[in-house]
Amino acid sequence: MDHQGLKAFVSVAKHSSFSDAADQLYLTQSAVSKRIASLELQLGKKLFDRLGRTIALTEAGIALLPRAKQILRQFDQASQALDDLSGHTRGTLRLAISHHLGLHRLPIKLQQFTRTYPEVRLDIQFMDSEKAYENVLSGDAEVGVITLALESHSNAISQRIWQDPMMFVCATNHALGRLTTPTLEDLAKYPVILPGLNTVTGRIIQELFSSRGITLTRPLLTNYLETIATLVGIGLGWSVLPTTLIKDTKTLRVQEPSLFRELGYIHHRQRSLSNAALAFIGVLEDVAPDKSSGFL
Amino acid sequence: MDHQGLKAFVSVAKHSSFSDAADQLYLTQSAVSKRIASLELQLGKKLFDRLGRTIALTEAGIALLPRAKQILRQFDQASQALDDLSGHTRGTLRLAISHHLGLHRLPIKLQQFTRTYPEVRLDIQFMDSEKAYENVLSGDAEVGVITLALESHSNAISQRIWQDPMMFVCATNHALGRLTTPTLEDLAKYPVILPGLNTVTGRIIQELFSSRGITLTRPLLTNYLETIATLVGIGLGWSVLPTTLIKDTKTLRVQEPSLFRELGYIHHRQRSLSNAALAFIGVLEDVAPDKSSGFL
DNA sequence: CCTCGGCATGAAATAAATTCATAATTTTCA
DNA sequence: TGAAAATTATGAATTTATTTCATGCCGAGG
Repeated sequence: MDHQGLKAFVSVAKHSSFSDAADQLYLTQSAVSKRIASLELQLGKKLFDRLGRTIALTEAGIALLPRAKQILRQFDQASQALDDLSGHTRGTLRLAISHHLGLHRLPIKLQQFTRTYPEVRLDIQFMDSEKAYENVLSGDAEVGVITLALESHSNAISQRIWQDPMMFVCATNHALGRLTTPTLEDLAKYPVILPGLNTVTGRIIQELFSSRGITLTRPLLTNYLETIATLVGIGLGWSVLPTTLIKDTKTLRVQEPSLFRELGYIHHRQRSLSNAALAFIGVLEDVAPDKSSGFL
Repeated sequence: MDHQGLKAFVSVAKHSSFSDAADQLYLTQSAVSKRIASLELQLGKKLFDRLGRTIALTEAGIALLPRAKQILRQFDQASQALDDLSGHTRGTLRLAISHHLGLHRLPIKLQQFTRTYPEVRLDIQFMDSEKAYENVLSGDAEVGVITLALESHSNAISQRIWQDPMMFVCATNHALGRLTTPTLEDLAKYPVILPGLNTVTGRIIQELFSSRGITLTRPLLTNYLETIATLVGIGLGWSVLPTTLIKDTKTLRVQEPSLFRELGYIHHRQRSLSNAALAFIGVLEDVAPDKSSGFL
């Protein structure tokens, strides 16, 4: 039972397939097959039942899987710890990034980061902010770059980086465009396209209306702001969009305190940040990371 | 960084000597030296300071040592855990049990099983035999206890445990009761209540009649034998019932080779059985499970 | 200063892992 | 039902990694 054997085992279990695991590990199917066979021989137990075209973990496999994962994690942690020891910034940094930020605010930061810290391997997963939040709390990602929640979980530290002002928009030829200063009541008469209530952005907008006692009739809900921008552009309704997304649409001069949402990063409160994570945060904040600050 | 590398590292650290570590590991000093060198190369850090005649852990070595020990411990624990699997019978056993068997043959066996193997959590689903058969084939259940099909699917291993003789029965005051030895033709003249053709029991009975070229006119079909027993009891028709279900009804002395069905268990041919499943089968067969028999 | 104990290193030998080709088997689809 | 596709297993050849052997290097101690 060695490192490689366990890696093969976990990968096969994850994909339920020797061949797919082989692809992931950049090995041939044959090699994976033999790694598993050798592991099974050493342990004296079958780890997978080969059921024709599919495979399933045996009882022994089920027992081994969590342990194998833990061992592999500890290998990573050990080598990460040694990297961090040197003050050098290297290793792998796992980021959970919201689709919107990945598209609009992060490219420049990521470019800057990889230029400054070429030795850090970035492992970026794009997902919506809510999922990213969970990933950071569960430790699947070290840092999340997301739309910040209105109130944050006690185990997460969140830090604002950008303020994202949002404007009321409609299609250039939309009836609302003829009003000089439309009111919320005016808006409520027309079809609206909004982010779902499971998103922070959606909640901000809907709270504005409900605080005035205005009900939006059957808003069309879509989670991706980019989609909303497109739908608004073709006249399906009005919406509220971050200014970065406004183009080919008309901005409405609504007499309201300006709406905005906060974008930034989060990380786990108890988990110590790797040097790579500290450096990344430094880049986000456009400040050189303070290497003496510890966190080790 | 692999298993062997860490073993060498820990051993060298323990002995403060490459040569002594080599002796302990049954390797040459040269091999140990290279294992450490390779580890140091991978980690990008020296782990030992070579101070003339002695060596000392570097800062990196100090950081790695407890982690390395822990990883090695976990390797041991994992393989220990798998070894334990073969001795202990625990975990969860998923059973698919036919309603009829769950009611009539299994309670005593289940009681016996839980007494003998209190550490096994039973997850029992009651369903009809046909569904149970599917569940076992799909892997939803590990073992099924059912009325055995007349011919079994090639992916299922079935084993008879009980033979369930069946008798022709009618209500105590039924007209058929006045015949001393009624024939099948006699029976066919009266209303009949039978299990559906989608059940094994139903097929056994209906095949007997059709093999003699006798048609049963519009049998009342019900899937649950218990229901049939009740309906027969109140005189709605005659039927064929397992002897275990006969009470408050009259048994007919039909001159036919005795009808019976086979009850037993099935499991998937390719799927390896857990210890719990092996133990359960042992209880069914009233034999101590043979722990040395393998199936691993 | 010479020798001994201990680690490093290059070359050769050995062992291990990987690939390639192909078998065996199952599933899918026409 | 039968051919095609997909999937794991396996034997042989190849490549890669590890170990040994022989020897070098270096500091400690007589």
